[in-house]
Amino acid sequence: MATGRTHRPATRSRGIPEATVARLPLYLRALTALSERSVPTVSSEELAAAAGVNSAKLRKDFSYLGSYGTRGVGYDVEYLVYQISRELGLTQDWPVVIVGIGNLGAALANYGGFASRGFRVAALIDADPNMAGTPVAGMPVQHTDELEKIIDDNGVSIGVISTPAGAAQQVCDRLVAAGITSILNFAPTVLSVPDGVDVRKVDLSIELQILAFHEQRKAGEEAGAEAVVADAVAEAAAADAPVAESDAEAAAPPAARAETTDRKGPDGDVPAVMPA
Amino acid sequence: MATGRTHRPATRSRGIPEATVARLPLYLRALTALSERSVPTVSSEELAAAAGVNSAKLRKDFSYLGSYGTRGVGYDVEYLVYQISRELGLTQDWPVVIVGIGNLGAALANYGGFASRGFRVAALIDADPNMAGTPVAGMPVQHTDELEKIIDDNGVSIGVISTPAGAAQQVCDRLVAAGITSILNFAPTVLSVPDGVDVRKVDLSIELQILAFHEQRKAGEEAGAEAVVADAVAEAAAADAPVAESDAEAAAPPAARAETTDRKGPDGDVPAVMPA
DNA sequence: ATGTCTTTGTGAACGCGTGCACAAAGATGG
DNA sequence: CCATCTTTGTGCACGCGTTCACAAAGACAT
Repeated sequence: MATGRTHRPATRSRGIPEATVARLPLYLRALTALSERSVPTVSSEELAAAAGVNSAKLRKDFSYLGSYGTRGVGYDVEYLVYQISRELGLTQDWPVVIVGIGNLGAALANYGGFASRGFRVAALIDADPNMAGTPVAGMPVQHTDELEKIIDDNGVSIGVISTPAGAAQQVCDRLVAAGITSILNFAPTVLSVPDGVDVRKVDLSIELQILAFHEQRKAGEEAGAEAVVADAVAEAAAADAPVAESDAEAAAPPAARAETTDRKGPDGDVPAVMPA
Repeated sequence: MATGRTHRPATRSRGIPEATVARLPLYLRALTALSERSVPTVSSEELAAAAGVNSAKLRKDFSYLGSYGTRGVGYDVEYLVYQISRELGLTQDWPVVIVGIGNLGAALANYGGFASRGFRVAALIDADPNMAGTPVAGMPVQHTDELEKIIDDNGVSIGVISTPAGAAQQVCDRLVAAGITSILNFAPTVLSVPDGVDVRKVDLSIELQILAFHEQRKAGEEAGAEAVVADAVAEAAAADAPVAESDAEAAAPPAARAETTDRKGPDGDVPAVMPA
């Protein structure tokens, strides 16, 4: 997932909790599906199931928006679609620019989920001069030189960065200087932006790494207690019950890990040696 | 974000908070960058800045892994890279399959961030027979018929779904039946899986919708008070003034709206105080 | 050794999000 | 109109995550 940085520390956006805001698009998606099937009303239980959340949570979320339901009946689908759309600001058109038209940028340009939610791709921008003019998703790629003009002419306030990591901050700075106040960042870098600019990030490899963590844990549990770790140190240290509340092998002091580090990291990094 | 898995704090299994796990890849990324610059040690303050988090949070996160720092000095970069990699399960190779080789699937296949973290794309799978054999990212696309065999032969436990929404659940079921226990879902649908299977989802349009919400809020605030940032004012006024949120009822309310004309939480109110 | 300085590791307080459980509100039927 | 039934809206309690603040631990200089 992505976590928006650059918020005021303890300010709730107009009283709607951030966690609720993050779920509104989920509800909207489920409601749109119901709407297409011409379902007139839906109970909190049904809608919650369709959105993959708890029904109590859904009702509480909706309570922040107002009382849009009818007790004993449920929620009017069309009306709720409209209310959530309005709350999310989707009743207006949002022009966006995509900067960095590589594989991912091109995929984003072709992604149908944007247009169907009121996001209009105003321009595709890339730093490669050879790419200028090349049609991607039926739209010619424009050079970075045009960035400021494009943003100004189209009144763009949302930018998508899908450049390599090295170029992301520079692109970000130019976008912000040109008036962009919301950024969706696909580059694996932490962007620093001034106050008032929102950044949300999507890092594909981070999601996989989180899955890998749980996958490893599942494999370890299934295999039994300690075999998987293959650390003789762990078992030995487990006997003397260290004071730390963390696990046994964690008690192995940094200076003493020589035997356990014969494994090579995925990035080609050499296992660490702690200076004494 | 993932499935609402309820895991018991039971036994003495190492209880690393989910929130911490989600940040470990962030730290790892920052540490890898430091490692490439041959930086020997970092303080929690420096590393936290590089990762875009609070230093106290970082220290607490690391405390769940063990005591890997040296007081008065900081953390050994190489050693920490190894420890976090191990914790995340990245010291082993994770074969993954990508199902649905459209624009997004192809972009994922070409994404370098996977391989550099120990994720090896074992196969690209698509339901379109015409696409079978077509090379994508230097690898021939295979037909869905081969799905079970591919997963079995390669010992794949992580699957990526980048199919259209309509096919996602079906693909998911086949993946799970074939032995997949972790799924990264890019399709805009709620997947239902049995216990023991982890699902994380990435929805590109959801992120944009969340940005739109905050963007709308910023525009509204700005119109009510004087410009705080003073950048977007000209642009907002020049284009079409997206300030229109005060007269929602008159706009275009779909049919079947109730007569609940009472103003509750929604807009219309000028923000009261804004703690700096 | 002793003292000073830096930085970690963590106890504790706080705030947010979640889920339970139930009263209120409206629909429906007699 | 009254009774019953369904479903919403929400007060409340609980647990997790975040942050503060400081003692403990080690480095380093004298």
